[in-house]
Amino acid sequence: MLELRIVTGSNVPLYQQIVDQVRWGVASGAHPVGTPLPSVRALAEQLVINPNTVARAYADLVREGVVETRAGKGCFVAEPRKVYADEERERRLDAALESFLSEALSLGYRGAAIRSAVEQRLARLESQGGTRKRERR
Amino acid sequence: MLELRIVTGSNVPLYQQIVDQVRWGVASGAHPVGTPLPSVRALAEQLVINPNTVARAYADLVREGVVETRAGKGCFVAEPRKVYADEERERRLDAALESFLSEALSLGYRGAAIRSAVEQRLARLESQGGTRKRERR
Amino acid sequence: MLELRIVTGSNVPLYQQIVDQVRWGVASGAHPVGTPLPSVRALAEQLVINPNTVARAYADLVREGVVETRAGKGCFVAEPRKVYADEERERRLDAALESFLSEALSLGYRGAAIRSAVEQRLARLESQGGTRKRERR
Amino acid sequence: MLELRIVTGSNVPLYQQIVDQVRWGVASGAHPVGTPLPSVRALAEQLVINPNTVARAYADLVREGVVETRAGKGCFVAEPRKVYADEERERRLDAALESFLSEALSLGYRGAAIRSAVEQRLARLESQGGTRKRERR
DNA sequence: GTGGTCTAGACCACT
DNA sequence: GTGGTCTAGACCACC
Repeated sequence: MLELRIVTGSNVPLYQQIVDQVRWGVASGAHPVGTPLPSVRALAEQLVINPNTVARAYADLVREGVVETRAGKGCFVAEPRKVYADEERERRLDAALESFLSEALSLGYRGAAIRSAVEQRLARLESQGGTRKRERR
Repeated sequence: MLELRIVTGSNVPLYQQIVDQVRWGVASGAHPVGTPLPSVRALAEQLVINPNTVARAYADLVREGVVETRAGKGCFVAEPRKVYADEERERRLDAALESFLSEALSLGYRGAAIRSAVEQRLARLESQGGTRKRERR
Repeated sequence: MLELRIVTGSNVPLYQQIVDQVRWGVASGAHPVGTPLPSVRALAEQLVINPNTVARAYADLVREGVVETRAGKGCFVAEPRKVYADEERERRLDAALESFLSEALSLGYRGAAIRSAVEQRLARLESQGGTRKRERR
Repeated sequence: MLELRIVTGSNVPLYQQIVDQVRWGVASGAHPVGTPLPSVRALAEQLVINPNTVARAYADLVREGVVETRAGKGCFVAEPRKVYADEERERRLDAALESFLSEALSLGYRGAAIRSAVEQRLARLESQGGTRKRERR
């Protein structure tokens, strides 16, 4: 079952956290095609946030093709599909990476410390989301 | 000389893009202490944005100790110094990492790809010796 | 509730006056953690100044860790935390002291009068116990 | 003879530093009525700053009545006179003091540390400027 | 509703 | 010339 956790004090929007976690869980193979997502109201209640916020997250996931809604049934993990062109993805990743590294370097962190911080975070994400792979079409 | 580029219509604020690029240039050793930044008005004209936006970016850089302003003279790369307490540095690194990972995940990257991107960038940086050039006292 | 007053036409910037007063209220223990600040628009209207000016003051308070914003909710007095490194704290204390003394000297005050003014204020503050109420962890 | 020192990295304007030091020297009695000030060009050369800056400082001092110029001779310490009404002076001192204390408290400094910082600064100023008193009319 | 960003254009302080 | 402050009013993101 999809287990989601959110952090209210973060600078990452709540809906974004939901989107990221679902996406991660799906991409890592923990949730095969057809897995049902919790209902908007159930998840909102569980996370103690506004249902609108959950609805928006789900809408984003639908728009991206990660999940699909079946009328009167709920949301389910969808067949995978591509969104961005490869160059665009790469360019955006590079920009984000440079922004992160500039902050880290400016704070005085060096290679080893940065590597270890990234490693720890990724490890945590992976332990949450599962490990099996799922290729994109 | 400092060369800056920005992308309008991105989800990252204009002033933040300026901050990131200056920080990157300074941290990577491309701009030694004392290097003058373009004047607020000149940069605004060059980037075709409002001078206020540039001024805000510069103000942020001053606050972080990356740059210093001399009244009536202009902005210059500052002597590196430790501004934030250790806990605050960690907090900021975490926040930056979170933003980066969130963006990477949104783009569909997973653990291995992210690791390799980070690794490549760091290796490139270290081979330039950039990270050694600006030790804090 | 937070009551703020400003003086236009002073040599001290409006946003700085707001920052000072909020900081004072928080540091003196008058506003415990979690106290909501007036909304940007409400305060701007009350003080008859531009919302941008209030927003800037609030942004500064966030950066200093005095206040935190919850997206779509508002600004609240934050859990105290150590933001700056020791050297930076000293630097800032020195700068603030310099500004204060410069103003006092400009007004014609000399050593004895300045000492007594500082002493009176501190004594008043301590008798209220305000300085004890907000220990940093 | 009037000895002046300035700090270029400070947030206090250069002309203000000159004004403050002269005022302090005069108020503390180190420089009796009639003491000559260095010429604008001489002082500018000595401090390695723009003559305009010195000229502005002298103009301010003249306007305030601390010094007076005698055509073709130069600047001299003048007979003392009052500038602000007492309540106005007190109000301004109070505002400046509150601003300083709010910053200090916010940085985590407490009574003892603040007192000692103020004391050190004042002692330094007094050792520079002399100690004899001079009453205002 | 909340705060955050950006623009346009003005005025001031400093050198 | 430089940067710093303030206003007016717009648009967006979040809840």
